[in-house]
Amino acid sequence: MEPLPTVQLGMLGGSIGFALRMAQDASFRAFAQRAGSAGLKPGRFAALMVIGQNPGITSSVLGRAIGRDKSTLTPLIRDLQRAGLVDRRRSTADRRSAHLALTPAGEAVLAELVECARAHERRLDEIASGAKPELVRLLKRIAEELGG
Amino acid sequence: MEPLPTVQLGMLGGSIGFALRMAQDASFRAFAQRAGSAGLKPGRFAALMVIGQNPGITSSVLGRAIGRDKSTLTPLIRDLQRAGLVDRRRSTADRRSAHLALTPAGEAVLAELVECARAHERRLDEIASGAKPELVRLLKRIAEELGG
DNA sequence: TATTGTTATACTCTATAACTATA
DNA sequence: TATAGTTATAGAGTATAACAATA
Repeated sequence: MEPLPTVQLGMLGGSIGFALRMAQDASFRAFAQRAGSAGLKPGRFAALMVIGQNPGITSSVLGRAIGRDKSTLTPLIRDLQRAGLVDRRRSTADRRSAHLALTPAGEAVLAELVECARAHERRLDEIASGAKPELVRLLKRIAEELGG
Repeated sequence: MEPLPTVQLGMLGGSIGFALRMAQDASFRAFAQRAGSAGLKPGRFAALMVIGQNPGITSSVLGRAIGRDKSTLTPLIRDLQRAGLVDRRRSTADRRSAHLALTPAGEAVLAELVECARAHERRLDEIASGAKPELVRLLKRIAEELGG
């Protein structure tokens, strides 16, 4: 075996931004691998979860909660609906908007994904060992302060 | 003003994975905004930095360092070269590979980006306040342990 | 006038697989 | 056989802007 070459990272080495990127990348890939066997794209998980937790939520409120533009949600929700996981019904109060909820099939898929997420999260907890609350607090603060 | 609706996040609320995603997203956008004025896509920054720090590095070693497949680097490096920022020359020792280095223009652009990155990093440091070393340590550990 | 949601469109980032040329 | 790099191709994810319906 050749030894791996040593690479200098310069200011990236001690940078929160770069470490954040590498950690998120690794975490996302690991979760995608688990979730792939549950047959749903990992990007859909957050949406499914938030709909499940907030039956009747509208698309724009969902978008704000997960930080995505409304135009991003249209095809996402269409796919979930086509897959029979999400139910949409036009609001009677405000006829521009529609209320979202999980179908029984959606609940089942969400339950599966929650299992994957729990396993993934357990792994992350192990890695963070005792520092989890601190870590989550810091990450949320970064998202809030930079997110606007 | 309407009050913002309260949205339940379920298990996402306390999840490292979700917090990581939201924080990275916010950090990336904030940096992209700064870097945009320097006229280079933010995804190029890490590559430029690592080439600058490791003159003569090859594309595959670079890929391993920043966690990207070699096929991802081909067009990236081609663009940097076309923009006159990177110099490529075929290795005489191993004629399959090529050595990369920054041109003077590349050094100049990197210097500008480093300034953006420093400003961005200062902002992140403020947010993390005293916890920066701990935060970086945890993030690196996540990347390492999950990255395999 | 402002907002909900859709559409059209385009951009960025990324990977897999098949390939060439070297080793 | 194995590795460095290229190409062709595809897919996921995202956003901006213009629009229709409704508020």
